[in-house]
Amino acid sequence: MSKQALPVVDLNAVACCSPIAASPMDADQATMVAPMFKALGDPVRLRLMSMIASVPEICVCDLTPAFDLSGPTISHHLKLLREAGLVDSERRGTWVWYRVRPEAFRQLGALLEVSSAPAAGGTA
Amino acid sequence: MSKQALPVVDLNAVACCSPIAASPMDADQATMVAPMFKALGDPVRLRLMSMIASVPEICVCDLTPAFDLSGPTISHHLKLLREAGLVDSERRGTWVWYRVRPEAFRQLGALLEVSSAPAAGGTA
DNA sequence: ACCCTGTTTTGAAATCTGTCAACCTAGAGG
DNA sequence: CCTCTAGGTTGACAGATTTCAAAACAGGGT
Repeated sequence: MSKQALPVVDLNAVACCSPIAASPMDADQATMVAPMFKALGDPVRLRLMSMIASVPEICVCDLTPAFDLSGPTISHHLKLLREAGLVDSERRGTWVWYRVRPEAFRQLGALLEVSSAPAAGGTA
Repeated sequence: MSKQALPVVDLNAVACCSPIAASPMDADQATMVAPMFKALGDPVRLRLMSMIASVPEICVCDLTPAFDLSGPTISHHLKLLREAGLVDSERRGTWVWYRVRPEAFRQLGALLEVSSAPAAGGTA
C-alpha cells in the first residue's frame, strides 16, 4: 500500500463555513482548524503552497530548486502541508506531483470572510 | 513611549491583495505574510481572535475566563496577536479592550481567495 | 498614602520546530 | 541483478514556543 499518510486534518470534521468573525469559535473547532493556519505560518511553506496553488499541479523537482534548502527539508515542509490537508501528492513514475486541495482552500477562505452575512440557513 | 509595541507586521508593506493562488509568492512577501498565519496557527489564539472578531470590542477580563490558562499566558497570546497586526488594544481605566484590525483581516481573506484559477496552461 | 484588582513583563522549564547529513525506498533502464 | 535518479525517513541539534509563578505596573477607591 503505497498510500500516502492520510491528512491529520479531517476536512469533513472541520466546521465548514462559519467565519471566525461570525461567532466565538469553540475549543474543539479551534483545535481542528488551527493546524491549517499553522501550516501556512512558515514562509517556506507559504511559498510552497503558493507555487502549488498557482498551477494545476507541480513536480517536487520544480519546487526544490526554488529554495536554498536541502531536499529533505522541502520534503518535510511538503509533508506538513499534506498533513494539514492543504495539498495532495501523487507519484507518477519517477516524479511526485503535488496539487492543492480546493476544499481545504475554500474552507480557509470562508473562515476569514468578513461576516456581514448572518449565518441564517447555513446549517446544513 | 508607554505606547503598546507597534505591530511587527507592517500592514502597509504586506502585499495587499493578490491571492496566493494567483501566482507564486516571492520570498519577501512570504516572510511578511507568514507571521499573520502563524499567529492564527494556535488553537488558543485562533479562539481569542474569533472572540475578538465577533464583537466590536472586548475586555481582557472577558477573554481570560474562557480558557483554562493563566492570565499571563492569555496576555502573551494577545501580545502575539497584536504583534501580528491582527488586533489592537486600548486601556480604558482599569480594563484593557481589544478589537480586530479590519484591514489585516481583509488582507488575510484576500490572500486565500480562490482566484478563478487560470487552470491548465494558464498565463498568469 | 495605602491597598486592591486587572493586565503585562520577567525568568525558567518542558516541549516543539526547522534544518541538515546520512540512509532508505521507488521506479526506470541497462 | 545492478545502478542511477527523485523523494522520503531518521537522528541529531540549535533555536523557538507554550506555559506558569513571581514580580512589576496602572488605575480606582478608601
